[in-house]
Amino acid sequence: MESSSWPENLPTDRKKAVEKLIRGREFANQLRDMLTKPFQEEADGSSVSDAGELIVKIMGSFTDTLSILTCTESDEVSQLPPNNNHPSWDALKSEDSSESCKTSATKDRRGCYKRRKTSKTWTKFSPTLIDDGHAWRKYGQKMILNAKHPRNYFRCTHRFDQGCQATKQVQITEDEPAMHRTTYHGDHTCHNLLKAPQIIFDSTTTARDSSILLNFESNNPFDYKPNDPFTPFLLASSIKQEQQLKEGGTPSILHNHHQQPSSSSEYFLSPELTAFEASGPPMTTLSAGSTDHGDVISSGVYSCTTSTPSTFEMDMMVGSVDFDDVLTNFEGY
DNA sequence: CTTATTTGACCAAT
DNA sequence: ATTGGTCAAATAAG
Repeated sequence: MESSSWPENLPTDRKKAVEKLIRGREFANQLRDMLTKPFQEEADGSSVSDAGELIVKIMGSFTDTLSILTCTESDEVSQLPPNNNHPSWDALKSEDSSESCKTSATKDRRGCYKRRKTSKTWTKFSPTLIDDGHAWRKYGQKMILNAKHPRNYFRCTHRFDQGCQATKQVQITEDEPAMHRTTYHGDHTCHNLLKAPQIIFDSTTTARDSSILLNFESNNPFDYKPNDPFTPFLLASSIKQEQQLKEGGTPSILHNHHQQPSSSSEYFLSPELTAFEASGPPMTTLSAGSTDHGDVISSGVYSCTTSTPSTFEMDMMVGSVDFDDVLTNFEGY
């Protein structure tokens, strides 16, 4: 049950989720149209309430999808990033950390702990190492049964000075191409985000030429506020790199309607969009494959970076409204 | 010096 | 008994 079941067990509920999202996309498109030509609509005075309705529908779509996905996920692993209800580690501590059996100063009390079962977990895949902007400290490495690569264990550097209990495990999968599977346990309660998260390209990967990067303004990919209807978010699904495109057949899945990086403009994900670097506000980057069903990501400006034409499978559309009320709309197959 | 990583031992769960 | 997660001494890096 450990490594194999997800990510690709996709029950019929997934269809429902996709349908919900498609509807949400339609509503989002309507809203976009409404916002891009606000003056005509405003004449008849109906646009404001219409927009409000659309927002409600869009949010409902996302909410429904989230509940479908979270209810049908494996009970052991939620693929959702941390929720808004911060667990407040003090509460968790009292519950599960009878690990503090350091009472006796007996010399060798190593490994005296209880496995924490209560913290939420989620998993990300990426073809490369991802620096998520947090300071991690490696505390273990273990060969795992039937796995070619060892599993690496990290805890937050600020476990002791701030009591931050976040941990993660990183393991290279057997897949072809090899993916880095990162499983996060628990929220960060520290406030020491070092830098904008970024991709680390390791030399062993060739994914550099055809990776998709999603850049968004937030410093922290997990700092969204799901309960605030006006906090935009983006629901990302498997954005999978499908294959290299045979030369000549540039896939115009989508077109970029905008050319220059500007923090509040309209972008469409497009494989041939040339890279623009994260100048200006700190941006978060996600690589293709690092998002998964149910991932909720804070919104902002997104870009697609490919230096080689590629085709991508995006089996779910994603959409979002950013803080400037500019619609960011991704589409895909 | 301080701080981070490596690595075998230890422990809980299975 | 086996496996996975953690600890902590030894070691490396800064």
